[in-house]
Order: sequence, then structure tokens, then C-alpha cells
Amino acid sequence: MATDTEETRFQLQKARMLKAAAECFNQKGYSGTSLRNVADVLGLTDAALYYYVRNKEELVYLCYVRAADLGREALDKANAEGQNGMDVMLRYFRYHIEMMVGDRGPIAIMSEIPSLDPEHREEVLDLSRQHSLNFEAVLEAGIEDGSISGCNVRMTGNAIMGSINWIPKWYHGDPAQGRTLVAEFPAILARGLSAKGSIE
Amino acid sequence: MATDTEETRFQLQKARMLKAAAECFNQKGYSGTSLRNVADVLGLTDAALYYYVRNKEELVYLCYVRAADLGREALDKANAEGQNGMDVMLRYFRYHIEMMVGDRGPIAIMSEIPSLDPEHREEVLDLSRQHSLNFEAVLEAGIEDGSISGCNVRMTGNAIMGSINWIPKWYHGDPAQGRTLVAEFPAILARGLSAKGSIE
DNA sequence: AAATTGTTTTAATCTGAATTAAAATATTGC
DNA sequence: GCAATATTTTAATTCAGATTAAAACAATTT
Repeated sequence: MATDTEETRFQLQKARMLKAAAECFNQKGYSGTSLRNVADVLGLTDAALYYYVRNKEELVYLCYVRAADLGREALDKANAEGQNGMDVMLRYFRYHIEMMVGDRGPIAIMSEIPSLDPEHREEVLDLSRQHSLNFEAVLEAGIEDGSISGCNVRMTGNAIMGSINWIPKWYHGDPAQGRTLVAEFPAILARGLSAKGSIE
Repeated sequence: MATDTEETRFQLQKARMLKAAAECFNQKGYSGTSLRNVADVLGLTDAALYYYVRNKEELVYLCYVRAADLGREALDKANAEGQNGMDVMLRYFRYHIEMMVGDRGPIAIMSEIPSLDPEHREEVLDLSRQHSLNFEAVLEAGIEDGSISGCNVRMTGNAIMGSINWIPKWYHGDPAQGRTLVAEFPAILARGLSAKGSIE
């Protein structure tokens, strides 16, 4: 029966699988990643993955849900802790990037949303849209409270989310680069959005 | 024999095919796009595509080379016409985005570079790296000539290229959005990089 | 208008990775 | 240690979409 430890075991393995899959998809591309590849990372056989997931589509879907969850988690934490719009924004950048670089990463790039089953596709798109809206709300709040200078929040949000979402394309785990990323990227993204208007 | 008109006809069809393929790949994803899909857009049969291309891998490869070419073209034009670093940068943004939005677009997102054959993969990666380096050079020149404020050019370049490369993810041909994109995105990307330090 | 070359289709084949079923092994509860 | 359940493997099977070969059709040349 499903006792606590068994559930934990199952869920731990499943979580490991999703991390391995995200890593494979980011590094080898979607079509370049076979279930065999993912299984190899885990020291399993491809068939074993079907114990955790109905099919490859569901594996991708779960990777994307996980990516959305981690992004939301970062934004929620920032919202809970931040003092004003700019502060929330900077914290969100840091938390999200720290996740990508840290041991909870990598986070899957959502390249293949269109290949998902219709229901899954809609759900992931909704999560994605909602995250964008939530981020835009931070921008608006910052403009409102005077910490962020006026801007087209939709376009600014698109620009910033693009920068963040593209990170896994060029960051592949190099620790030194990871430190630079965490240290400098948030300020780069926020640059020009300070209400003060000064650069330094 | 290959007369002028025949070469033109062949090359025109091939160019149409690459545009159609880029559109399909961006909208349906790589694995979600069959050669049949691309052929349908052109009013052809899937088998007909093999007259223009050796296989699907080569089709993707050519889409990516085309994407790199259009990016390079935009940057070259900006370099030729711009008065200083900031001016070149802004022109590059405008030219590149105009291409994505205009009738030469869409430009394929390079999501599946890892799935390419080794030689093709290396070539596309080189083109991509070179474009990044060329853009970083513009940033450096701008810092040098005093039009762009000091920054980590590598990270700033990564951030900006990410924003640009992500555009096809959310822009799908809506004309009104396209106008906003061309009108506002360049300034958003450049925001905070002006050496003056003022926002307005 | 015949012949040559260029382009597309029809109709198969091929292929490799996804998927499945059943058996084997490991783990846990008693 | 034994029974029950959880997990993984082995060994097929399946299947969609890529690919190919030959024939049909179109355009162009002379």
C-alpha cells in the first residue's frame, strides 16, 4: 500500500526524473532526447519511466508545469518579502535565477508547448500567461508606488521574461558563470527601470 | 540546363519553403511539424520537398542559417549607417525587429540546434556566437565613444539577445502588436544603457 | 513538336524511438 | 521468513512520419 515512505520514494524518483528530463531537453533538444537518454541519466531503462508517466508527452508537460511552478514560487516569495515594486522585482530576478543555477535547476525551456496535447497545452499556456500577468502587476505596483519609472508594462514584461527564459540556452552549469549570472543579471534586467533615473 | 530563370524559380521556391518551415516550426514546434505540414502551406506534397533539401535535418539547418543571416544583415546595416555605438545599437534593434515583423519574417527560433548533424550544429553555433560577439563589439564601441554607459557587455548582450530571440514566442503576426513592437521594443532594450543616465 | 531538363506526385518502404505485456527483482509490512 | 506490493527489466510490438524510386506532368530549348 501507499505508505508515507513509499509515496516519498515514488515522488522522489519522479522528481529526479523531471530534473533529468529538463536537463536533457535543454541540452539535447526535444527531438534529440529519447526516453533512453533520460533513463540513462537515472541509471534506469527507458521502459521504467512509464511507471512514473503515461508517455513522453506527459513527461514534457510535467517538466513545463514544474518550470512554471518554480517561476511562480520565486515570484510569490519576492512578493511576500519585497518592500516595494522595485524591491519585489529585483528579488524575483534573484530568486528565479538562483533556482536555475542552483541544485533545483535546470528549468526546462518551454520550446515545445505546441506539441503538447490540447488540454495540457492550454494549461501550460495559462500558467505561462498568468505568470506574465503577475509580473506585469509587479511592474504596475512599482510604477504606482514610485519605485519603478513609467513604461509599457506588457512590452517591458515580454522583454524581461525573454531574457530570463533564454538563460538556459547559454548557461550550461559552469559555476563561475553561474555566480556572475546571479550577481549581475538582476541589475542588468532592472537597469533603466529605476524611478530615480540615475544609473549609478 | 540551369538558365537564369530556372535558377530563380528554384531558388524562389526554396526560399518560400524556408519561410513556410520557419513559420511551422515557430508555431507548431519542431516535433509538432511534419514535412507534410510544411508542404501543405506551399500547396505541395511532402515528397516534393526532397527536391530542394536532402532531409528534414537540412531543412532545419537552412532555417537556422537563414535566421543567422537576417540577424547579421540587420547588424551590418546598422553598423554601416550608425553614427555611434548607441545609434548602431538602436538601428540594429529596429532593423532586426522589422525583419521579424515584416514580410521577410518569421525568423526561426533556434530551439533544436542540438538535434542538428555535428557539422551543421557547429556551423550554426559559430554563426550564433559570432553574431553575439559582433553585438558585444557594438556595446564596447558605444562605451568607448561615450554613447553607452559602462556595463558587463557579455551579460548585457546575453540579456538583450534573449529578449530578441524570444519575440517569436509571443508575437504571432498580429499587425497591431507588430507596430507596437517596432515602435517600442528598441527603446525598451536600450533603456538604462544611455550614457546620459537620464530616463526621459 | 520532339526532346531535354525541371518539378511534382504516387505509392511504397524504412526506421527508430515510443509504447506495451509479462516476467523478474526489489522492497516493505507482518 | 513469507506474502503482498512496488519497481524495474526483458523482449516484443507498433506506428507515424521520414525517406526513396519510379512514374507523371510541366516547362523550356531547339
